[in-house]
Amino acid sequence: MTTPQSNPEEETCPAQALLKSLSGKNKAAIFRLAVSAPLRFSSLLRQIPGSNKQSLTVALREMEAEALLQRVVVQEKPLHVEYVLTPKGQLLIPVFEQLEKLSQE
Amino acid sequence: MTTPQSNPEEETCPAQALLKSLSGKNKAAIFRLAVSAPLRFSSLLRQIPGSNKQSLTVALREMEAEALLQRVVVQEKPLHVEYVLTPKGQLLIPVFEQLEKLSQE
DNA sequence: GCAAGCAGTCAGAAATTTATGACTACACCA
DNA sequence: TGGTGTAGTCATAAATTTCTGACTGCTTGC
Repeated sequence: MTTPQSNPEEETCPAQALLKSLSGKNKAAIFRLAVSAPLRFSSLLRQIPGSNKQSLTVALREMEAEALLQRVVVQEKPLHVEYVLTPKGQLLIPVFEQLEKLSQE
Repeated sequence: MTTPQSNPEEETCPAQALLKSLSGKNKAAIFRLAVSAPLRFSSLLRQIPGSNKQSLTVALREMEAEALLQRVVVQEKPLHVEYVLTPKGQLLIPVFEQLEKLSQE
């Protein structure tokens, strides 16, 4: 038995999408690292234990889609890509800190 | 290619487990309803669009395991079960509120 | 007695998420 | 010219999550 769904996108809770965009594989770790510095794909791969290209790609794309991260092609000497927190992403920092505090019990 | 994992439980970010325990199917909706009143299984089923017994059971069990909800058998006239927020669950309320505020943009 | 509500459990299927390895394309260095 | 590094894509496979429908056991009302 299933409660009828008029719309498959039916939102029961406004925070749900945001919560989901932070809870996939590697997302928390990515966010955490993004707080202190711009991210590079290959260094994420080295820094996050158990990560792999595919899931990093997925995580980065989804966080971009949620407007938490912005992908920037740095037009400099050794041309490369950086991911930086957007203003919306920065608003999440205190939420994250609270979450970390709570998880220490 | 995968970064080596010494321990499969390797925690890259302390908030990750907590985040996960809030992001499964129906969890946000359950939490939200739990803020205002004790929950009954059958009314959750009616109130949450797109929910079904199995996923509610899973969500409730996991939130219990994370110590966000407590399952209480109410020894009264029509013997029944209630789920209530634990103190740890209550600490999450402000986090949730911030998350909801942020998701409105 | 029997139907209905409550609070589930269980098995199997379908859908979604992650993992793996191969491959691409460009730049840089020697 | 070849090797290394960056930043991926793609297809397939494996693992995890979610759905569905049937079934259980207890209580209350008609």
